[in-house]
Amino acid sequence: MSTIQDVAKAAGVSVATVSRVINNSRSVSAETRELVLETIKKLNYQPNLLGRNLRRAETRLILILLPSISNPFYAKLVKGAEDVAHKNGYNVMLCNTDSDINRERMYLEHLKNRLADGLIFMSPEIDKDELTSISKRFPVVQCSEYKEGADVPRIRIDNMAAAYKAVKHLIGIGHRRIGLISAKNEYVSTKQRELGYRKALEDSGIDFDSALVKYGNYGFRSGLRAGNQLLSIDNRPTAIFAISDSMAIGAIRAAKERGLKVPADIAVVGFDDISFASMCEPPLTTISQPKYDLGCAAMEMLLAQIQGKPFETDEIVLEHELIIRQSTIDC
Amino acid sequence: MSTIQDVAKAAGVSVATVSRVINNSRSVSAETRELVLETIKKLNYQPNLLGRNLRRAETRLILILLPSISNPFYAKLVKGAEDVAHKNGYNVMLCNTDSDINRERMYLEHLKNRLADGLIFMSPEIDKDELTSISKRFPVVQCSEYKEGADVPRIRIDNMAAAYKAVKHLIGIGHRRIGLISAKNEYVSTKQRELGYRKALEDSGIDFDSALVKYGNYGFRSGLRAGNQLLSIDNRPTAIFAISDSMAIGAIRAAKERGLKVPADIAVVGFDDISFASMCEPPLTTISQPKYDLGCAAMEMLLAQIQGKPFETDEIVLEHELIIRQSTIDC
DNA sequence: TCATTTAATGTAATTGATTACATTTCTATA
DNA sequence: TATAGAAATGTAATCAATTACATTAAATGA
Repeated sequence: MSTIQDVAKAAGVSVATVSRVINNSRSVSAETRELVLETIKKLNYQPNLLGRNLRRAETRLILILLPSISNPFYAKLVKGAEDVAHKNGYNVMLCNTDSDINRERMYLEHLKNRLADGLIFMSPEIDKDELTSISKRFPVVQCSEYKEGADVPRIRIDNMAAAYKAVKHLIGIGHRRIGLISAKNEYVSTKQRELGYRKALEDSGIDFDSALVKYGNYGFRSGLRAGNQLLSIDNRPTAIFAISDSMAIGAIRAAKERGLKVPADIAVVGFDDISFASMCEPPLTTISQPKYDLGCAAMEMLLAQIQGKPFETDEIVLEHELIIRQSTIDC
Repeated sequence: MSTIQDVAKAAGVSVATVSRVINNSRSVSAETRELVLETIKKLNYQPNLLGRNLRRAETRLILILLPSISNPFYAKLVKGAEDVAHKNGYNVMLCNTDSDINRERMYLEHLKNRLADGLIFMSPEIDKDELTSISKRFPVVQCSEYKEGADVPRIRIDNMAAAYKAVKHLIGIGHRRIGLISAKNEYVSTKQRELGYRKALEDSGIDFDSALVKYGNYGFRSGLRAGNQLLSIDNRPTAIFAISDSMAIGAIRAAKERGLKVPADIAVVGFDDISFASMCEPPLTTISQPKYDLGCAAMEMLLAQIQGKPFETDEIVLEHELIIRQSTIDC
């Protein structure tokens, strides 16, 4: 494997000149440049960026920590972040944490060890204090999911308002008994969505009934199970709001298996607008997050941090949207 | 940001000693080790791995190039590869190429620039010669999808045999007019699956009919479209084999929209066994690839290359499995 | 007790680049 | 033609670690 020294020797110039050619800095004569470029090609020389990065103290690499790549929700977030990064000459790599705090810490080491310039958390597992302390020393942002109380910039939607809007939609079309499929976890989004559900009921004078709340783990199967639970109680709900699309689709399946018609017998609303939401049967009414824009904004905020620009705000809230499809209104 | 020099000075020892403590090499007295560790903690010191990696000429990082993280097929492949890597003290990062040859090249630069020790292609875009030339100089393997003629180790299933088995299954339950939903691309898997389809027909004395072959792009919508095309021809097929589950699910939707019953009126077989295959209605008969094992095998082969072990074979073929569900046989 | 081995630590070279500073060569102007 | 200024190039320090080799101190054995 040839080094810059080899190239310099072979071309009969100094390493500084070779470096200048590689980096296109001025003050290299056309002939010399030509000669060096030829030598580089001849020797099949590839600069070792460990050397450059060490010297320059930057890597132009950004890490994105994902709880799981199989969750379709993240694809567009990542795309937005990548597009902004590339436009600014940065590369992006994805780290699959599996929601495992140890794997998360492993990847954080790359940041701490100066192997990456910044990091975006899609769903942090470490606690708010650890998060804050990392953020003090390295450029990081939280995107979409976040830890409450952590002093770390974040981009998010208003989950409470979104859930409120979803449930109000159900109330608006005449439903009074509305089931909730939530999740038992510590995510802020979960709590906020539950709050939005309760507030919508309250504002419409509907009493909260804990029998109408079931829990899943965001996946299809857990939604199927929760849906079955909700549909088997006396005085069953006429509508269900699930905090994830996959669980909503599971609930629809539960309804169909019991011979119930969606939306005639039971209306269903999901959350996230994953691509399958428009493909399932019936297509799912859901809350759409501006996924691409969330990703863009997160990367912009991170790059600003890296480039030392003072940022005015450490929280950006983007708009969500209620997408009404046939799972709530038959047309 | 403190360096090893700072720690050495603060602890009153040499940098060599600090390095020895960090790397747990022998010959450091218990007291000195204690003192150094305390100093490290006090200064909040984090080693800069750029220095270490430069000196050691290794990064312990493996790159996996994916055409798209939204494709559910890759999740388990990645998991297998990651598990093997971690067991061997390597980290894994994912690179989203979006099937864009330029983005693929961008990430390949990381390998060439010594920022990673090895790389796994899940679906290479660059041509066989470029691939071969990279493989001569750096550790790489191809997993699942691959380029024919490239001299690069690969792990795969026998796509032709798998397609053959799928179509033979349809023939076995009485079908003679069997549609194919394929894709117009250069992937070996595509060609092999088409070959398997043709061979199954031939072996059963069924003539190939090009009117029964339609094309999509692996996605749900394209399957819906192709399904509609197949179902609208005179003398429509009574069964469809699609080379991806998402297209098969689209075809099922097309059938349902026309009031056809699956499998009574039309049987459908997919390929890949994505998680949604068992959730859709009816659950999909499909070919299951040993995704986790493919990922494991790929990483093992790559690590062997990195560690300079001579490998006996540059092709490993793992077993597939036909999973029969209600989209072909009602039970 | 003295020589020899072993353990603990230090000094300085090394890794592969970039870059501040120095030097040489060329142009253009007085 | 002499000279200032610019352009082209080179020398060597630097980045933050690891590690070969050297040195010192302690332990062991005769």
